[in-house]
Amino acid sequence: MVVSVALREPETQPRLRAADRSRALTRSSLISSAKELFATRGLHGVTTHAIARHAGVAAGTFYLHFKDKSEIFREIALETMAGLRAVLTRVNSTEVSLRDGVRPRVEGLVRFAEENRDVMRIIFGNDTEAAQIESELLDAFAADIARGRSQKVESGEMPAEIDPAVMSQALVGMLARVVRWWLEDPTRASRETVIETLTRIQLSGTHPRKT
Amino acid sequence: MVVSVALREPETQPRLRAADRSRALTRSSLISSAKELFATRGLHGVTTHAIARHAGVAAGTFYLHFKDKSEIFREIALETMAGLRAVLTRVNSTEVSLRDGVRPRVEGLVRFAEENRDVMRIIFGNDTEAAQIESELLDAFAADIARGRSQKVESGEMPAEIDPAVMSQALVGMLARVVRWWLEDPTRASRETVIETLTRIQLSGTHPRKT
Amino acid sequence: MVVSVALREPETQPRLRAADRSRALTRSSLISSAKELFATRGLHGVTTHAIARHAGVAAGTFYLHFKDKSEIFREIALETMAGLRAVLTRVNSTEVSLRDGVRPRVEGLVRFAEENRDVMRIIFGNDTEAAQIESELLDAFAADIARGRSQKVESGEMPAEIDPAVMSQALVGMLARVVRWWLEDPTRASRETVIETLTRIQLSGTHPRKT
Amino acid sequence: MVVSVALREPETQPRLRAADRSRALTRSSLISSAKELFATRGLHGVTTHAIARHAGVAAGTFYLHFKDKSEIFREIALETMAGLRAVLTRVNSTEVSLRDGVRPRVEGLVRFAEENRDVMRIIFGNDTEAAQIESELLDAFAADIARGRSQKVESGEMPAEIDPAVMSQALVGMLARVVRWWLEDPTRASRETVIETLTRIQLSGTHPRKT
DNA sequence: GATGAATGAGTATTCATTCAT
DNA sequence: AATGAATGAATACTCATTCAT
Repeated sequence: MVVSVALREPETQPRLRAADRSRALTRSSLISSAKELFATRGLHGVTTHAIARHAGVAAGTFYLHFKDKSEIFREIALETMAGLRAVLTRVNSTEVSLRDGVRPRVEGLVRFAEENRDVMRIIFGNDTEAAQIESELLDAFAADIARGRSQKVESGEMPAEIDPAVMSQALVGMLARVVRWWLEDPTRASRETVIETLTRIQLSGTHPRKT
Repeated sequence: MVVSVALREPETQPRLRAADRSRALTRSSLISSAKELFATRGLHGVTTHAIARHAGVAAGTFYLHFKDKSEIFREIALETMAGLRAVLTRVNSTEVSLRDGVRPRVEGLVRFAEENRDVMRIIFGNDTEAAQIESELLDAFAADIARGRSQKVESGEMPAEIDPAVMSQALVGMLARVVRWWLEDPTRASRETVIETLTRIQLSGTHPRKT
Repeated sequence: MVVSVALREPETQPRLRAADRSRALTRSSLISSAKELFATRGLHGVTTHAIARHAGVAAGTFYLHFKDKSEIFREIALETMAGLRAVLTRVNSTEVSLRDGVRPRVEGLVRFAEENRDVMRIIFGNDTEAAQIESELLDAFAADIARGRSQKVESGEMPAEIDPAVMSQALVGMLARVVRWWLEDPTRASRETVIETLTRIQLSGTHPRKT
Repeated sequence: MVVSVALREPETQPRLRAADRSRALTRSSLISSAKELFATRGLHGVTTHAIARHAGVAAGTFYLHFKDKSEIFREIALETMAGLRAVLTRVNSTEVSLRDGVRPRVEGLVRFAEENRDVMRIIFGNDTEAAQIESELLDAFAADIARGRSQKVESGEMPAEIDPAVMSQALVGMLARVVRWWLEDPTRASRETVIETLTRIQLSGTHPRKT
């Protein structure tokens, strides 16, 4: 996607454009190499040399594009998270009611996860150094959810006993773990089962206590 | 052979005991140091030297007690997880019905988490190298849950659309994330709120679909 | 052999004797353990802990008997070499002529090597730190040979072109290598073949040049 | 791949060449440092840091050129042995008869040893970890000799009582020890004496038994 | 005399990062 | 912009040796 952005910038000179294109190519090469490697080996398990080698460039080139090993990780993580949020937001905006919206949102998540296995493994993967970034991301995600939930609580659609902040953390944790678990071996459950189960849990607690 | 000798030569007993005591002391010193350090910095972020220094012993002493950096981590993690499982099992055995059992179980978990902050951060923390151990542990935990859920599905207490395996992963992920998030800053929510919210979500999906 | 020496010392008190016997026992235990271990793993490949463990004593005990790791090695090497020299000297003294004496000497060496495999591997084995000791030993051995050769040269039995010092080094190197090579896998040649070949080479150059 | 690129992009040639030259320089620097150090202290007695320091480069640089401490040792040993074999082979090919060939071969060996003191000490030196390499090399050398001897036995030039395998081990051991002994202190014997003595011994046993 | 816990210097090896070309 | 050789701090782990009990 970095590439396509570069193709659209009209104000740069042709000469510069060529240089830019080459630079952008190297950059995206590094990024996709990093995605692949981080996904399977984690932040710690990947060396900058390995990323460069995999991208077919020299070791030093890495540092022409990224200040740090963590910078590229951060960038990948942020970009991916943005993609995921976009998917979920799109669903959100068309949702009519919470009840009706849950399923499409879960579907969106699951489909996105399938299409972005590597990158989901990175985000939902485990890595102490990634934890900080991950936290920011998931917290933002959780905040999104929390906002929606708050409204339901206020409007009485959700019982006050359910704290939106806690609830959102719970949902994020749940989704992250299930997705990671499922991606590790997609034969563990059919996609339908995953979606159905997650949907039902999501709905849980959303109806006011009977008693 | 040391033992049988000790039984016949009473004078060596004090010596052995003293040595044993000293050894055990050093060992537990190392373990608590490790717990503390792992909790805040993760497996990777802690050196064996740091653990030894923190425990007030020489660097080499660490290896007199643990084969590996991962061995001490593993030991701590397994021990803690055993403690947690004990808490949850105790609750399980006294539970009358699933419905009634959920709350005490959540309470047990939350209380345990409060009392074992460091160690919960380790287990529920993120670390690639820890992932394997964590997985074993959480999978075992998830399997426990799954077993219980299966029965409910069979007995019709839970709708078949909910897959026990998926469900258990979801619960574990949910609990782990909420607990970790809450322990990071316990003012984020009152304990009561955490328990109440987690209880309600846990109950979710457990009643057969109305339609 | 250390043990048998201890059993014969009459001047020590009975009380002391018991202590001595125990001490000597521990000591010889350490020595035979060391022989075995050094033979297969070399000086470097063996730790003092390993020797102690193999001997069934505590690590510290080693240092009650030997100042150093190299001391035990040295002692073993010297003792063994003394044994070997004794064998060869015995043969020497009964030899009538050089010609007749070569074969029995070679036989003695080969038989001794067979009966002391471990210890021969140590002496003729490779180890930089052992080299010094080995050199002393082999040089002494070579000197022995050289002395004999010198007489032959003087008496005209051996041509002057053959330098006794060079010759003795050559013989030692030859014997050491063949013995080591053969002990590694005794099926490589029959004992008879080894003896026969070494005997013939030893004889070589001993008769005055024909031309 | 560097090569083919270089053929098409002339401007990169100087750059590559400069880098290559620098790399090669560092490498040979490391190798000669290692030769010197190994010769006096043996494989075990030398640290990679020491090699690097002696070569005037940083510790890590060593690993840019060699996978292992043993790799550089192996390389040095193999290279040297190849050199030695070349010398001896050259002599071999021009030899007319065994008798006439022995002296030049010994001369070649001795001259080579003088010119490659350090490296000969390494090969013929003692080191457990080097033993494997040494064995391969010396065994190959011994095999060479054995092959030649076998022919003599078949053709009746050498008595059947002399086993070619034993004989070759004997020769290698003899040569190795004498050379090492002599190099340690070249005043111990004149070069002529060494050559003459070794030659005569080599010839020994080669004439059929008189009786 | 024996024990064995503790010491701590020593060492191989890795890897993020820099910089001359 | 790219290269890739070089850097050197960091770190896990070993082992000969000591010493209080």
